[in-house]
Amino acid sequence: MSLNLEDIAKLAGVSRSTVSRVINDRSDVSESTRKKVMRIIDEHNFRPNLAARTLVTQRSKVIGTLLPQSPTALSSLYFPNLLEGIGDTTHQRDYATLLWWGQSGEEEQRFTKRILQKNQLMEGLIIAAHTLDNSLIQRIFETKIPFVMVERPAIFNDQINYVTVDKVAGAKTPVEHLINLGRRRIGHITGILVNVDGMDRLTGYRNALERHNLPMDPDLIVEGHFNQKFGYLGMKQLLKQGVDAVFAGNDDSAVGALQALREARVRIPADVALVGFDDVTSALDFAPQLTTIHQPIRQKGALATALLLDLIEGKVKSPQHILLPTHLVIRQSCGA
Amino acid sequence: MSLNLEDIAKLAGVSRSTVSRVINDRSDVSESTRKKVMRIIDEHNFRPNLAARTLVTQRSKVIGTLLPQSPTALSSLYFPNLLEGIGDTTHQRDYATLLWWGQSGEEEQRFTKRILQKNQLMEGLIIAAHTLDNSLIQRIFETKIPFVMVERPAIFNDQINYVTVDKVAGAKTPVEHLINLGRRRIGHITGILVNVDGMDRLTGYRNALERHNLPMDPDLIVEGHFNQKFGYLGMKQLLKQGVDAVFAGNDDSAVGALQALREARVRIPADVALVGFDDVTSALDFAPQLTTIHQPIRQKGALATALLLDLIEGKVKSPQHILLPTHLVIRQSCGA
DNA sequence: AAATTAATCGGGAACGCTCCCGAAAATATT
DNA sequence: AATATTTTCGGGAGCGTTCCCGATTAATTT
Repeated sequence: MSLNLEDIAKLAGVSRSTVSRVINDRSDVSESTRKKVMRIIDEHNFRPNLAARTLVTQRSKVIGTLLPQSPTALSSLYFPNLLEGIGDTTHQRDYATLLWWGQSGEEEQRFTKRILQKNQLMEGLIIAAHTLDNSLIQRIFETKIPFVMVERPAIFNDQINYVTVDKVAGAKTPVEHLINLGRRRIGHITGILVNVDGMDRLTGYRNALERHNLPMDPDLIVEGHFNQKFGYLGMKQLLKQGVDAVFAGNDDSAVGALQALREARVRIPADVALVGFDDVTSALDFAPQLTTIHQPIRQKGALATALLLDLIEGKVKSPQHILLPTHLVIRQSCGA
Repeated sequence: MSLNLEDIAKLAGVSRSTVSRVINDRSDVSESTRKKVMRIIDEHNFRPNLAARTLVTQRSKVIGTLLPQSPTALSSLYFPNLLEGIGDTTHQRDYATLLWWGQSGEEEQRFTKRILQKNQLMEGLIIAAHTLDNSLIQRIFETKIPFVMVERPAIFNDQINYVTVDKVAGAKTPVEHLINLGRRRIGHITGILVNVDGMDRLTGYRNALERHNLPMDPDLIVEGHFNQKFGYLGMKQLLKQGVDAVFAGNDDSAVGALQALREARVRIPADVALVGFDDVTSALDFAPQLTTIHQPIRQKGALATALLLDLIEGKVKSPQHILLPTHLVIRQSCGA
């Protein structure tokens, strides 16, 4: 039904090979025939069959992106920002992205199976699924398909490509900032603690307290889920314990906490100071503006993808580790 | 480097065809040889080359999903929910999804070109890009690739497959609800007015006022962007005009409005009642809970995808229109 | 003008699969 | 026991490209 190279060749009065050369922008074809062929191609809106091309070149120009179970994942601006970064690079380098996000309730087994089944199509993987458990990383690792993790994995640290930000330092900075402002009872609403990301932030919190010889009260640490709801609930709990400052695991948690504070008619930052993490505040720029740690999420996505494509194209070799810096953004909620 | 059918066949002592039969789960192969072949396949972790299969079958089991420019698009829970629905169906029917989200600043021309270039790979398209302009719809339409729009397009209404919800009625209901509760100066923070979706909600608002013989004060209509920021700014503006109720174009706008109301120490719902639209409140379940119009977003994604796959598989034929119902969810913010 | 080199092009082979058709083997029927 | 039928399997052809190699033509050099 649709045309192929041979058809175009016939119409243009040249050979299949010549048409192929034109399409692939080869140099060994005269300007006149190139024009002639081009005209026919445009006229018929011809597009080469990608399956055939992939079959012979072994290149698909398609990568895959793995995201965590959607409800948790996509409720924050973090992933949209990351996707933007991934898009920056794929767009620029003319790749397309197969998106995989685990179905809620789907067993991870089936999830990987689905992915692996299509693995011939994808030349590499961006893995931003922090909830993915280690055995899956292992299985993907075994397939030898190139992949880059966004955020450091819990295992294989040194054998695996990843890009991350310095979170331990990142999480220490905001807490130290609060301490320097005279706060003494600083609560922490954690992230998801089964992943490295959440743990790192907690570690940073602990380090800061320790360093300043402040007591570590376990009641001041409540477990969150990187989302508004648990930020809200966590803050309510912390209010009962009495705090004069809170470090939220991410900005979403902080926004939830903000709601709880307002509801309790607690003044921010006078009574309780608040800092977040991520700086995904584009949608949140209303008062009081959130003091937070900025991490270059979009850039993280872009660099991870660039690394992956370089790996695929053989420009660099595994393993590569990229560490991006973070910095404190002082706004109103911390009282500085 | 990697094995092919012939290799497996040799190892199993059968023919290429037989291996193919086993892989495709055909019936005309004896149980014993099936087992034998299966063992070899598992042992070597063999996966058939998808490009080759696609080349001959003309089927890729891959669809594409078009999302609007990411910053606007992905900042709301709407799209994540939609993606979940799409995932429900693709997962269940064993398809994969190529995701396209316009790069900010990318001209639409280039965007479609990128998509069309890979169109051989995709058997169909889900178009949920409300910002996409009509000429692109036209071009995609011309390629004859099956596609389903989420939300009714501005043109080609009757020739195009789409799934949508009854928004005019949907938007009338909340406003009528507010009127019935005795509110008289009802403001509206609109959605994006260049798309049908935003317009429909505005129309619903107008219809309700008209029907109840309430004056239509243009000052009570402020343009929003379906996001928190513009909800916040819009609400500030409406407060100057004096309102006793507000219908926000979507829940994100409503949350922004909530912030503005709190900041101004306006009581909700005593002084100003508030209703939203979408019911993407999973992350927003803190006080005061938002009265809103529920629309089955996830189901919308799932049905759109199911329709697309049916179209692809020839089970139904174009054009198909699916209209889903909405309903008012009464919580605290409206004062009922 | 002849010989050499460079530019341009055509056709065969291969990529790894599915599908068709016919052959062989196993089973059922007379 | 011979024939007919069914089950099971093998091999050839073809999907639409790219790549290699060799041939033809054009341009350059001697």
